[in-house]
Amino acid sequence: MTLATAPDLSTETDDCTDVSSEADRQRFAAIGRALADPKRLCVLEILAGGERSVSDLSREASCHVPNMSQHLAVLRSAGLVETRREGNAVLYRLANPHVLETYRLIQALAG
Amino acid sequence: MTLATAPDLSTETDDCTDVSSEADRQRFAAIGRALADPKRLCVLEILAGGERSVSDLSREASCHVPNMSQHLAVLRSAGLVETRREGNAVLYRLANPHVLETYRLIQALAG
DNA sequence: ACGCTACTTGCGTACTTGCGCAATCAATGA
DNA sequence: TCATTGATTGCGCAAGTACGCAAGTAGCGT
Repeated sequence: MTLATAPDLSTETDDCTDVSSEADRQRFAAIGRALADPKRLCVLEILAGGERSVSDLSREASCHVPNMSQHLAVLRSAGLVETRREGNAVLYRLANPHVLETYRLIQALAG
Repeated sequence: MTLATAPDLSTETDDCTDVSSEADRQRFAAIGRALADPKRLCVLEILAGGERSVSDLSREASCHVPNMSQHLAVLRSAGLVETRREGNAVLYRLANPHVLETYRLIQALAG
Protein backbone atom coordinates (compact mmCIF):
# COMPACT_ATOMS: atom_id res chain seq x y z
CA MET A 1 0.00 0.00 0.00
CA THR A 2 2.82 2.36 0.71
CA LEU A 3 5.55 2.47 -1.87
CA ALA A 4 7.90 2.04 1.03
CA THR A 5 11.22 0.37 0.60
CA ALA A 6 10.12 -2.63 2.65
CA PRO A 7 10.18 -4.96 5.61
CA ASP A 8 13.63 -6.45 5.27
CA LEU A 9 14.53 -7.09 8.89
CA SER A 10 12.55 -10.13 9.81
CA THR A 11 12.78 -13.13 12.13
CA GLU A 12 10.84 -11.49 14.91
CA THR A 13 8.77 -13.15 17.57
CA ASP A 14 6.73 -10.05 18.15
CA ASP A 15 3.93 -7.97 16.72
CA CYS A 16 6.31 -5.25 15.68
CA THR A 17 8.21 -5.88 12.49
CA ASP A 18 11.57 -5.11 13.96
CA VAL A 19 14.46 -6.02 16.17
CA SER A 20 13.25 -5.45 19.71
CA SER A 21 10.83 -7.42 21.80
CA GLU A 22 8.06 -5.60 23.57
CA ALA A 23 9.85 -6.22 26.86
CA ASP A 24 13.01 -4.62 25.49
CA ARG A 25 11.10 -1.61 24.26
CA GLN A 26 9.63 -1.32 27.72
CA ARG A 27 13.14 -0.99 29.12
CA PHE A 28 14.16 1.50 26.46
CA ALA A 29 11.04 3.52 27.18
CA ALA A 30 12.02 3.65 30.85
CA ILE A 31 15.21 5.40 29.80
CA GLY A 32 13.17 7.73 27.64
CA ARG A 33 11.00 8.56 30.63
CA ALA A 34 14.07 9.28 32.72
CA LEU A 35 15.13 11.75 30.04
CA ALA A 36 11.65 13.26 29.79
CA ASP A 37 11.94 15.85 32.54
CA PRO A 38 13.86 19.15 32.43
CA LYS A 39 14.93 18.89 36.05
CA ARG A 40 16.41 15.45 35.48
CA LEU A 41 18.26 16.73 32.43
CA CYS A 42 19.55 19.54 34.60
CA VAL A 43 20.87 16.94 37.00
CA LEU A 44 22.70 15.17 34.18
CA GLU A 45 24.29 18.45 33.13
CA ILE A 46 25.44 19.13 36.66
CA LEU A 47 26.79 15.61 37.08
CA ALA A 48 28.73 16.08 33.87
CA GLY A 49 30.89 18.33 36.04
CA GLY A 50 31.49 15.55 38.54
CA GLU A 51 30.06 13.78 41.53
CA ARG A 52 27.58 15.67 43.70
CA SER A 53 25.60 15.10 46.86
CA VAL A 54 21.82 15.24 46.89
CA SER A 55 21.84 18.57 48.68
CA ASP A 56 24.36 19.98 46.20
CA LEU A 57 22.12 18.89 43.37
CA SER A 58 18.97 20.27 44.90
CA ARG A 59 20.68 23.59 45.53
CA GLU A 60 22.14 23.83 42.02
CA ALA A 61 18.93 22.73 40.35
CA SER A 62 16.84 24.79 42.77
CA CYS A 63 14.43 22.20 43.97
CA HIS A 64 13.59 20.75 47.36
CA VAL A 65 15.60 17.84 48.62
CA PRO A 66 12.79 15.23 48.71
CA ASN A 67 11.82 16.11 45.17
CA MET A 68 15.42 15.83 44.01
CA SER A 69 15.68 12.51 45.75
CA GLN A 70 12.72 11.25 43.76
CA HIS A 71 14.18 12.46 40.47
CA LEU A 72 17.44 10.75 41.35
CA ALA A 73 15.57 7.54 42.09
CA VAL A 74 14.11 7.66 38.57
CA LEU A 75 17.53 8.25 37.04
CA ARG A 76 19.01 5.50 39.15
CA SER A 77 16.41 2.90 38.33
CA ALA A 78 16.93 3.73 34.65
CA GLY A 79 20.61 3.01 35.20
CA LEU A 80 21.74 6.49 34.20
CA VAL A 81 23.38 7.38 37.51
CA GLU A 82 25.12 5.53 40.31
CA THR A 83 25.76 6.34 43.93
CA ARG A 84 28.22 5.89 46.71
CA ARG A 85 28.03 6.92 50.33
CA GLU A 86 30.57 9.16 51.90
CA GLY A 87 29.82 9.46 55.56
CA ASN A 88 26.57 11.26 55.83
CA ALA A 89 26.29 12.22 52.21
CA VAL A 90 25.21 10.17 49.20
CA LEU A 91 27.20 11.09 46.13
CA TYR A 92 25.68 10.67 42.70
CA ARG A 93 27.59 10.34 39.43
CA LEU A 94 26.81 9.51 35.81
CA ALA A 95 26.77 5.75 35.33
CA ASN A 96 28.87 5.91 32.16
CA PRO A 97 29.90 8.20 29.30
CA HIS A 98 27.12 6.94 27.02
CA VAL A 99 24.64 8.82 29.18
CA LEU A 100 26.07 12.18 28.28
CA GLU A 101 26.56 11.09 24.70
CA THR A 102 22.88 10.21 24.46
CA TYR A 103 21.87 13.51 25.98
CA ARG A 104 24.08 15.36 23.51
CA LEU A 105 22.38 13.55 20.64
CA ILE A 106 19.00 14.55 21.95
CA GLN A 107 20.17 18.13 22.15
CA ALA A 108 21.32 17.84 18.55
CA LEU A 109 17.93 16.46 17.55
CA ALA A 110 16.27 19.45 19.15
CA GLY A 111 18.85 21.69 17.51
CA MET B 1 31.09 19.67 50.83
CA THR B 2 31.48 17.01 48.26
CA LEU B 3 35.03 16.34 47.16
CA ALA B 4 33.68 16.73 43.67
CA THR B 5 35.82 18.07 40.92
CA ALA B 6 33.85 21.29 40.76
CA PRO B 7 31.68 23.84 39.04
CA ASP B 8 33.97 24.93 36.24
CA LEU B 9 31.46 25.66 33.50
CA SER B 10 30.07 29.01 34.43
CA THR B 11 28.61 32.07 32.71
CA GLU B 12 25.07 30.84 32.91
CA THR B 13 21.92 32.90 33.09
CA ASP B 14 20.07 30.12 34.78
CA ASP B 15 19.64 28.32 38.05
CA CYS B 16 21.36 25.24 36.76
CA THR B 17 25.10 25.36 36.69
CA ASP B 18 25.42 24.22 33.13
CA VAL B 19 25.10 24.85 29.46
CA SER B 20 21.38 24.74 28.73
CA SER B 21 18.68 27.21 29.60
CA GLU B 22 15.54 25.96 31.25
CA ALA B 23 13.67 26.59 27.99
CA ASP B 24 16.17 24.45 26.09
CA ARG B 25 15.88 21.65 28.60
CA GLN B 26 12.14 21.85 28.17
CA ARG B 27 12.56 21.15 24.45
CA PHE B 28 15.02 18.34 25.11
CA ALA B 29 12.60 16.84 27.60
CA ALA B 30 9.87 16.90 24.96
CA ILE B 31 12.06 14.62 22.86
CA GLY B 32 12.59 12.42 25.89
CA ARG B 33 8.84 12.18 26.35
CA ALA B 34 8.40 11.20 22.73
CA LEU B 35 10.88 8.38 23.35
CA ALA B 36 9.19 7.37 26.60
CA ASP B 37 6.59 5.01 25.18
CA PRO B 38 7.16 1.47 23.86
CA LYS B 39 4.60 1.86 21.12
CA ARG B 40 6.29 4.98 19.82
CA LEU B 41 9.65 3.21 19.87
CA CYS B 42 8.02 0.43 17.92
CA VAL B 43 6.95 3.00 15.35
CA LEU B 44 10.52 4.25 15.04
CA GLU B 45 11.75 0.72 14.48
CA ILE B 46 9.19 0.15 11.77
CA LEU B 47 9.97 3.46 10.11
CA ALA B 48 13.64 2.47 10.10
CA GLY B 49 12.52 0.12 7.32
CA GLY B 50 11.07 2.98 5.32
CA GLU B 51 8.03 5.16 4.88
CA ARG B 52 4.68 3.81 6.10
CA SER B 53 1.07 4.90 6.15
CA VAL B 54 -0.84 5.28 9.39
CA SER B 55 -2.82 2.12 8.74
CA ASP B 56 0.36 0.20 7.95
CA LEU B 57 1.83 1.38 11.23
CA SER B 58 -1.22 0.58 13.28
CA ARG B 59 -1.39 -2.89 11.77
CA GLU B 60 2.33 -3.60 12.30
CA ALA B 61 2.34 -2.19 15.81
CA SER B 62 -1.04 -3.72 16.58
CA CYS B 63 -2.89 -0.73 17.84
CA HIS B 64 -6.03 1.04 16.75
CA VAL B 65 -5.75 3.74 14.14
CA PRO B 66 -6.83 6.72 16.27
CA ASN B 67 -4.39 5.71 18.97
CA MET B 68 -1.59 5.40 16.43
CA SER B 69 -2.49 8.77 15.03
CA GLN B 70 -2.06 10.28 18.48
CA HIS B 71 1.31 8.63 18.98
CA LEU B 72 2.39 9.91 15.60
CA ALA B 73 1.30 13.40 16.55
CA VAL B 74 3.58 13.23 19.58
CA LEU B 75 6.51 12.04 17.47
CA ARG B 76 5.80 14.69 14.89
CA SER B 77 5.59 17.57 17.32
CA ALA B 78 8.89 16.40 18.80
CA GLY B 79 10.33 16.61 15.29
CA LEU B 80 11.25 12.94 15.13
CA VAL B 81 9.09 12.09 12.13
CA GLU B 82 7.81 13.90 9.06
CA THR B 83 4.89 13.30 6.76
CA ARG B 84 3.78 13.63 3.20
CA ARG B 85 0.43 12.97 1.62
CA GLU B 86 0.03 10.52 -1.20
CA GLY B 87 -3.51 10.66 -2.40
CA ASN B 88 -5.60 9.35 0.39
CA ALA B 89 -2.78 8.13 2.56
CA VAL B 90 -0.46 10.02 4.89
CA LEU B 91 3.03 8.60 4.80
CA TYR B 92 5.30 8.93 7.81
CA ARG B 93 9.09 8.73 7.78
CA LEU B 94 11.95 9.38 10.20
CA ALA B 95 12.86 13.05 10.16
CA ASN B 96 16.60 12.34 9.96
CA PRO B 97 19.25 9.71 10.71
CA HIS B 98 20.01 11.16 14.15
CA VAL B 99 16.67 9.83 15.34
CA LEU B 100 17.69 6.24 14.83
CA GLU B 101 21.16 6.95 16.12
CA THR B 102 19.70 8.30 19.34
CA TYR B 103 17.43 5.32 19.72
CA ARG B 104 20.38 2.97 19.20
CA LEU B 105 22.28 4.76 21.93
CA ILE B 106 19.36 4.37 24.28
CA GLN B 107 19.26 0.68 23.46
CA ALA B 108 22.97 0.51 24.23
CA LEU B 109 22.37 2.27 27.55
CA ALA B 110 19.76 -0.32 28.42
CA GLY B 111 22.12 -3.05 27.22
C1' DA C 1 -23.67 15.35 -5.41
C1' DC C 2 -22.71 10.82 -3.21
C1' DG C 3 -20.23 7.23 -0.88
C1' DC C 4 -15.83 5.32 0.37
C1' DT C 5 -11.40 4.94 2.47
C1' DA C 6 -7.72 7.15 5.23
C1' DC C 7 -6.61 10.00 8.89
C1' DT C 8 -7.37 13.30 12.71
C1' DT C 9 -9.81 15.30 16.75
C1' DG C 10 -12.71 15.56 20.79
C1' DC C 11 -14.30 13.53 24.83
C1' DG C 12 -14.54 10.50 29.04
C1' DT C 13 -12.05 7.43 31.93
C1' DA C 14 -8.38 5.05 34.06
C1' DC C 15 -3.71 5.41 35.12
C1' DT C 16 0.74 7.71 35.87
C1' DT C 17 3.78 11.62 37.36
C1' DG C 18 5.60 15.74 39.71
C1' DC C 19 5.51 18.13 43.78
C1' DG C 20 5.13 19.71 48.66
C1' DC C 21 4.84 18.25 53.22
C1' DA C 22 5.52 15.30 57.16
C1' DA C 23 7.59 11.30 58.89
C1' DT C 24 11.26 8.09 58.78
C1' DC C 25 15.86 6.06 58.15
C1' DA C 26 21.20 6.52 58.15
C1' DA C 27 25.61 8.20 59.73
C1' DT C 28 28.22 11.23 62.61
C1' DG C 29 29.53 13.77 66.81
C1' DA C 30 28.73 15.33 71.65
C1' DT D 1 22.12 7.88 74.32
C1' DC D 2 20.64 11.85 72.17
C1' DA D 3 20.83 15.61 68.91
C1' DT D 4 22.03 17.00 64.27
C1' DT D 5 22.67 16.81 59.44
C1' DG D 6 21.69 14.37 55.09
C1' DA D 7 18.73 11.42 52.38
C1' DT D 8 14.70 8.56 51.49
C1' DT D 9 9.78 7.20 51.82
C1' DG D 10 4.73 7.74 52.27
C1' DC D 11 0.77 10.42 51.36
C1' DG D 12 -2.47 13.56 49.03
C1' DC D 13 -3.42 16.42 45.31
C1' DA D 14 -3.05 18.60 40.78
C1' DA D 15 -1.68 17.94 36.19
C1' DG D 16 -0.59 15.07 32.41
C1' DT D 17 -0.99 10.81 29.46
C1' DA D 18 -2.85 6.55 27.06
C1' DC D 19 -6.68 4.50 25.37
C1' DG D 20 -11.25 3.45 23.26
C1' DC D 21 -15.03 5.26 21.03
C1' DA D 22 -17.65 8.51 18.35
C1' DA D 23 -17.56 12.35 15.36
C1' DG D 24 -15.27 15.22 12.03
C1' DT D 25 -12.09 16.24 8.00
C1' DA D 26 -9.57 15.15 3.54
C1' DG D 27 -8.87 13.15 -0.93
C1' DC D 28 -10.55 9.92 -4.59
C1' DG D 29 -13.82 7.59 -7.56
C1' DT D 30 -18.62 7.19 -9.37
